[in-house]
Amino acid sequence: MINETLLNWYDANARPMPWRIPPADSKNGVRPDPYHIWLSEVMLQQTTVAAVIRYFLAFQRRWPDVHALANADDADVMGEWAGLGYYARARNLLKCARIISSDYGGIFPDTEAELLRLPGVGPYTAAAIAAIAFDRQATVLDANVERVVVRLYAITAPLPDSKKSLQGLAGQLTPAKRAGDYAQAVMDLGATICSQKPTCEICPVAANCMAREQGIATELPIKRAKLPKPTRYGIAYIAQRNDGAILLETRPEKGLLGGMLALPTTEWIEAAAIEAPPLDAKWSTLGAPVKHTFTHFHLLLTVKTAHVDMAAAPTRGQFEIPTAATPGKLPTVMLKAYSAGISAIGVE
DNA sequence: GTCCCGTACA
DNA sequence: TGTACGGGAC
Repeated sequence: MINETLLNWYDANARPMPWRIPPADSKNGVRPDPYHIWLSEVMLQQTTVAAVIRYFLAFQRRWPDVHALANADDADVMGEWAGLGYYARARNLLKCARIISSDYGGIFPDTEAELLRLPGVGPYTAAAIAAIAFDRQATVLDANVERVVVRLYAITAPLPDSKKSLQGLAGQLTPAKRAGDYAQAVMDLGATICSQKPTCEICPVAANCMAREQGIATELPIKRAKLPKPTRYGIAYIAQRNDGAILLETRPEKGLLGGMLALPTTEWIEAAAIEAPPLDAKWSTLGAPVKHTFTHFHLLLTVKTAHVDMAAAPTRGQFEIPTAATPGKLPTVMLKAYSAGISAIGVE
């Protein structure tokens, strides 16, 4: 059986992770802390294990259980998430922690259906928590599993059209016993051996793989062509007060970089930016704009700086004296603009 | 540069 | 059903 082979492979090759119970212990019935599994799985949405580890450890240290996280300030959570991307995840994480803390007494539900009701928990994450935290017979279908299944059965229909049939095929492979370890086994396989460039020579299930047999493993999965990215333009403003304070603002909850600490900027549009300075000042423009690429557009962000006096009254944002911690609270595009700006005007 | 990816919401 | 949402790997 393929699932048995994968479990044996996992027993010998499971990647150590801070939230993971190694197979030797898991087989003896040791379960992980559901809070750790939920936190790591939300972080792992769209993000690799290597990138997640240091964020997971920072969150675990600062907020050791779901009640602690539920009681955290929004700005602290957003600041700790800065740099990890997809910031709606952090807003939903906090919402979810508060629901678990207040409505569930801090105990995570153990069924997919109930987990699915929580903010930030979709089909993948519900199945992952049910399987990994509670050893329920739930089937995870993330991109790793999709790749493995598409190749095992040599599915040539493009994703996401074939997603429903993949769910069925993946479900047939899920064993009743050790479903949590199996979920992690197949995802580990997809992340390491059955990756974009598969190393079929060392794959434990190569003998079961139809794509391998047909010599098309590298071509799969077939995906829909995607739209080209447009370029948008904008201006970021760095106002430095005589005491060294910089004008920063918290972006609105909804939309791009929602809830994150940021420099005041214009709208980002597919035409020359329309000036929207947060206060009247003598603005100077940095030579080269900051370049950044988001999911669906490229951004050319012009940075403008100005020195202002203590009486400056901006129309939005608030002045803050930067500390060593300030850059780490900024999302990457804002960190780029901030770094470019302060190196130009000089901030101690 | 290009490719990759779960969830929310329209 | 399609689109918005970031940063890292390559």
